[in-house]
Amino acid sequence: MTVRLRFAPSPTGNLHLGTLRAALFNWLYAQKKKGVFLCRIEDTDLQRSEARFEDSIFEGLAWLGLTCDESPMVGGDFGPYRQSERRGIYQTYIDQLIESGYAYYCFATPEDLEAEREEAKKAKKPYVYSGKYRDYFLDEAKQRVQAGEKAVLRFKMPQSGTVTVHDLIRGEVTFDYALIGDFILQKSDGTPAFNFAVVVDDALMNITHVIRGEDHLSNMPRQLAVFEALGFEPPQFAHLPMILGADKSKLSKRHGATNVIEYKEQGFLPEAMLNYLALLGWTPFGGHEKLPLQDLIQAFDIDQVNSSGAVFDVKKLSWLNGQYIRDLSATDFQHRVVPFIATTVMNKLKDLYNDLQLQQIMGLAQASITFLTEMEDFLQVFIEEDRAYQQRLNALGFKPEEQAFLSLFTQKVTGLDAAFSAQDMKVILEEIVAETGLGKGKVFRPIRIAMTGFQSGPDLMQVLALLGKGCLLRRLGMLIG
RNA sequence: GGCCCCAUCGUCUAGGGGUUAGGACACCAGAUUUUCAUUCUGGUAACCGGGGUUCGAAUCCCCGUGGGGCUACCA
Repeated sequence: MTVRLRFAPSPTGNLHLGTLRAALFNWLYAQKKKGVFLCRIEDTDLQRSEARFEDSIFEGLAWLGLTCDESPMVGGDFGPYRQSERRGIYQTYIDQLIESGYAYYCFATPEDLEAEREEAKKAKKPYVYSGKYRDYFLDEAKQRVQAGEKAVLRFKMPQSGTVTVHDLIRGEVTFDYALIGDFILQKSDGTPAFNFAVVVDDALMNITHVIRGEDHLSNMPRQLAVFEALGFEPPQFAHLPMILGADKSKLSKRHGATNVIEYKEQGFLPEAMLNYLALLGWTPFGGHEKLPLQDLIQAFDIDQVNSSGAVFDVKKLSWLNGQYIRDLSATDFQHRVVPFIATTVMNKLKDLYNDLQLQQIMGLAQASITFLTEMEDFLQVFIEEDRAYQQRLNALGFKPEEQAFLSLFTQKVTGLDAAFSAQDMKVILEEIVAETGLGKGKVFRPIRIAMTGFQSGPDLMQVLALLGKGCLLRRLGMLIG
């Protein structure tokens, strides 16, 4: 039997890290089992759902390459894939539940319910909906609804006893029916409520495994009861631990970026994000933590997922990012990095350097940066105009007269071939060290500052060779001149 | 408040009765480098507390404590 996994976000906010992690685990399992991964948009809350959030969700999935076999975008045999477009389907099952006596109309107003809650609070008892319309005559209820009265539909839950549910990650979990109460299947505006819609959809879409956040665990008894009332076979469930902020509370904006696309903008690679997220709550056998997607699929299994919450650590993500940047092929690196380089900068580079030199510059960058966004800073030294260079030099308080060997350096540069190499530069630098008797540091550092205006940066010989004879002599002239 | 879930270095985790409690990130130190970064080597650092069970508990059980989730006409 093919497994069918679903990712069921509600478009009430941008794609969140926790939501994405749920998507990833579903996707990984589907890939591993050569099954189907589908995306269903749970937009039954008309007030909070927005099209732009749905866009955000798909934008994030696309960035990470988590492709959907079925979704509102690509369609599929089990659509529609937006709950807002499935009203007719839900109505069929609502009718069925009314006829079979599992569902009943409830005319309690929000004020009535609030009063019930207050009362329970005063009596220091746990609040459970009273079920006061539970045994109301159906004919009478239908008449009132026909007459235009507002009502919700509630599900008749068992009122006593316990239910034990099985979770792939947590094992057996037992709940007490007396504490659950009759929940809402359909709101008074006719839209289906979550615990009902999700069951109908999972059943009709032939979902075999539901992997979702731990926050859904306590909904299990309700959903299982609906599965049973409707005569559907429930799927298997796995509830993932929550992703937490540094203070161990639920991850939220005050912990930094939670919107997935922000990580793209900050220069993270999707490979690193995927790998890191997979490590949150799960460890592959063997202790290898850096696993590319294909290895992740191979190694993944639901029952190895652990059950305690995990703090999101951007430092480890960053480390992985550096690792994945280094793993890229030279051409792939260039493709990834181009969107992070302003066109003016790019044009300047192309003016100043030939293809081979550009490749060298890119190679230097790839070997050392952690985020793609570091590119702009990294490239500064190669494209700096003389005026900006001089300003920086002044700011550093550089005194050419203290560096007597600069004229020696000028002589040697003058004698260099126009197309000198980093190796050639190394030779003359070492000559200067030998001839002046100064240490390497006493020579290299001042030359770096004098020629680039920076105190640190990529390999000095490479930088000087790339800047070229003309640039060096011009700047030396400005200094000593 | 009630119900449910959870608890090993700062963080992610391995380990599921006998281990010098292992790894990764971070951190610190050293090496490499003219330098930042990268890279390499080494180091510091943990079983929440209390009771049981057992010859023996980080591991099994109970209680506590702490954290989280749910307790909506949100999902």
